[in-house]
Amino acid sequence: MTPEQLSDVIVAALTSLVESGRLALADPVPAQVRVERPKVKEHGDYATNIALQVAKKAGMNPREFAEILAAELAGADGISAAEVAGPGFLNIRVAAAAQGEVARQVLLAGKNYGLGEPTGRSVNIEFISANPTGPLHLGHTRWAAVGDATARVMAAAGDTVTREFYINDRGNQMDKFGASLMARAHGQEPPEDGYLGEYVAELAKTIVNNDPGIVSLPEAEQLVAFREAGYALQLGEHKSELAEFGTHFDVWFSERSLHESDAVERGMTRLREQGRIFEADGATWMRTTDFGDDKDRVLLRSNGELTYFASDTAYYVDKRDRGFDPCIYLLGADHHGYVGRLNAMAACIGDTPGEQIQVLIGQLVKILQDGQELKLSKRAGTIVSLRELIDLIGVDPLRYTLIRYPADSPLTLDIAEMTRKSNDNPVYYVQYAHARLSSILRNGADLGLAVELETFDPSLLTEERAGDLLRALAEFPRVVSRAAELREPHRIARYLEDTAASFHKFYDACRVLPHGDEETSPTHLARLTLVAATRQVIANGLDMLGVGAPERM
RNA sequence: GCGCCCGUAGCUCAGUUGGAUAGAGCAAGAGCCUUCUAAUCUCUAGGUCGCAGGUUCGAAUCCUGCCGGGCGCGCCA
Repeated sequence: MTPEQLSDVIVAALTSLVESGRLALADPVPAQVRVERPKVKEHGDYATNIALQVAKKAGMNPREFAEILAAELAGADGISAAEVAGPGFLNIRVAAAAQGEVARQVLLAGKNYGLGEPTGRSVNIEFISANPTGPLHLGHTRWAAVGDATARVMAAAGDTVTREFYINDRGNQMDKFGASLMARAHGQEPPEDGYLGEYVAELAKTIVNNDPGIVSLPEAEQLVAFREAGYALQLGEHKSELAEFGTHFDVWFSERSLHESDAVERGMTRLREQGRIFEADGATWMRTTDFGDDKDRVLLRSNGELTYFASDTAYYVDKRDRGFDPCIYLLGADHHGYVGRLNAMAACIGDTPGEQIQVLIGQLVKILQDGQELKLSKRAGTIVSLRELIDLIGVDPLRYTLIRYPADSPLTLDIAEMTRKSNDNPVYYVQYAHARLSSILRNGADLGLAVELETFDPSLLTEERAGDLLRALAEFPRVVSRAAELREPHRIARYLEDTAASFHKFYDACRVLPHGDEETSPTHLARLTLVAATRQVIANGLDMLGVGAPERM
């Protein structure tokens, strides 16, 4: 019995009580009842606070209300006990046979266990979105992991998800990048406000090797040639590093392409139709203050150049025209000043902030080395790059570490800690559980034992540790839907750690396979079924995080 | 100055959209392998949930104020 099914049982009991006049409610019987897992074992397998929530409105004492409901539930299918506790909690125990059915449900659904029904929504999620003027660094790495996992979790929950990388390939940062490359190619220092990192010199060398004639081009032409060659190389790096990191993008969207198409004009037209554009001081503005922004924003500067914000607007309109709803943005805390104007911009287009546009802010990552914080600066060249992090820590531990914390909490990572004691990473705890489960199933197969749902007897899973594990498996669907709804993939990671713990404890307490010349009993087979179900759930969860589920460790 | 985020064990952090006695890992100490993977498991120790009020059956969680930390406030991108 899953919490959802238990909720249905409680609703049915309530309905029956109301219809027979034994109980009166102020409101109609709710469609579902909140069912939680109590922290304390004595409080039963599940608990509901429904009596506390509705008794008062019905003019009853919560405990009295709960008593009546408890009596009704006690006779229900699959429930072995229901008792009132505290101010009016109802603590429920589920019969072993009903509890064990969860294993069957998991195995029948297989890879689909925990997944939601299709929502029909077409979600766009944009994350990372870097200039192609340097390596991806630690901050980008966090969004790569979190954004990718968020997309996976939402897809699991039933959305159709498109992941986009917005390439900031327009504007004067690109020109500074080109100038810096050209200077290095000629053995000179980059301009004062240029890019100083060592990678610039290396890129310059590669560019000259690929095309030795480049250095003798006329200056203006040469600048462009270096800029474009650097762009291509850097973007290629981003793509291959992210692929290596298991982060797939469906669309690599170039800012330039907005200007090469009619997208900017389309955006402007849309704003004009909505009456949100005005001219002042020789520039063209969007009246974002109509929707709570601090100040109005320039779209077309007095010198005739479009702003970055004009691109953003065009990009948003383009996404909406491609049918996405919602469009999710995952931005770093250093861009949180952007939230107000993005929301206001969407409102200027005629959308509702928080609905069609959803801007999520993630806090920055600090990184410590020898107890000192590494200050990140792309221009100064003091960066910790995605490539270095992958080499140092490995894809699975790195992804997992970044995903297991909520994105809106600041995170401090100690490089020494992560490399020296990489075995302490909880990812291994979860992966080890998967490997152990796989091992049991392999050994079972060697003994000629296979999971057979036809003969599976769930009532044999009577041990406390087996019940705990089954209840953990039953939680998975609602953990997934909650994680997707809140865009919090870390919930999946935490869930997997809890479930792995339940399994390790079960393993410690209950022998699964017969040993020696022991006869194979139905209990062995029931436990083997539980093992197969657990392996399936952990594999499904790890897949949602983009982390591997090893068969052996 | 204005705005957003954060403050939970020595450290890094969870805390199920207000629930019962606030949890885990690491670090410290102790114990269990001739049996399915000891990267596991068991036990001990560790707290004015930044501070002060408020809301109610009930607050780490919601509201107000204060303290402390991070970040942002360009016709830059």
